[in-house]
Amino acid sequence: MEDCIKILKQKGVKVTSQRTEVFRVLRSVQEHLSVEEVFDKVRKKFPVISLATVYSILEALKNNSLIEELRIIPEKACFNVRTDLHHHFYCKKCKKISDVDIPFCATLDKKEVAGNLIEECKGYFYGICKACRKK
Amino acid sequence: MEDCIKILKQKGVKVTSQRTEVFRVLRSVQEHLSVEEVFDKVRKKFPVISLATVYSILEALKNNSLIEELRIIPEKACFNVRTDLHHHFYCKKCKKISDVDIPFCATLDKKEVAGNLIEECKGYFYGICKACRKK
DNA sequence: ATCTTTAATGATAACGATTATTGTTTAATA
DNA sequence: TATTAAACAATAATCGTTATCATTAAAGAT
Repeated sequence: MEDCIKILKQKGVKVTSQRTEVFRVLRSVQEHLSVEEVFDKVRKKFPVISLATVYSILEALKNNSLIEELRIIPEKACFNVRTDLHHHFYCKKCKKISDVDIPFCATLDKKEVAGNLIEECKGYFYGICKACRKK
Repeated sequence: MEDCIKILKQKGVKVTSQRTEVFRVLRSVQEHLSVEEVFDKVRKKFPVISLATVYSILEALKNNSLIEELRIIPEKACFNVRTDLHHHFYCKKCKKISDVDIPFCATLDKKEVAGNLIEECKGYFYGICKACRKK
């Protein structure tokens, strides 16, 4: 909790109890949570928080590089606290998202491609996860 | 036009004039069109086609690997006829999508990663395109 | 410690892309 | 040409996200 506040202050993000809690939740689960899931978890401590507030907090945290937004499921945003370069895998069966570490990619490691300046990149893999394949 | 019909038949896709036209439009532009853009172009020849029909045709073509769906702009699907493995670049300024050819990627070339079976992958790059950088 | 200002919050309406529904039409085969 | 299953058009419904606006709270100045 104190950690979260310290990090928010370092980034120059205005500290509120709601923001601290959203950030704390994401840090504690270390998973990829949908907005609805974040909302539900935060409501345990803040029963009257608004969904719109959760959206705005997630936006603020993202803009300060404290969390990452995923769109591996296009119709539903997910967020996680890991912000170093990595990709994601989505299992079509169990619907779970997992991290994919990138060993080397000639395109990804570049800061530009064909003259285009790369500021951000997302790698999304889709298929059947290890656990589901065994079944 | 005849080409389009032949390809549809080869894939076992039921041929209708609307389907042929949607496919023809995508093949002729060789670009990444949103559903609305496809709709507008197809309406030149079929003024009464329904947007829902365009959606369903795009779905059918995609399921038969005749076109590819992009979600580089998460809230808006785009489609193009190129179906070989490649990635995409989105310019935050001019909003244009361009193709990115992948020279080599240790993860991409695999059929699996960490035990997960890869059936599909998408690489999305975001930044400022060559043309916009010059300005 | 209180005041002031500016931004965050909560409640809810609005939006926009997509999907579902249903009656009608059309393509494919017999 | 008749039959049948699927595609189509029109439109309502859905759902994630964004916008609006009045209220509240945080941060710095007094």
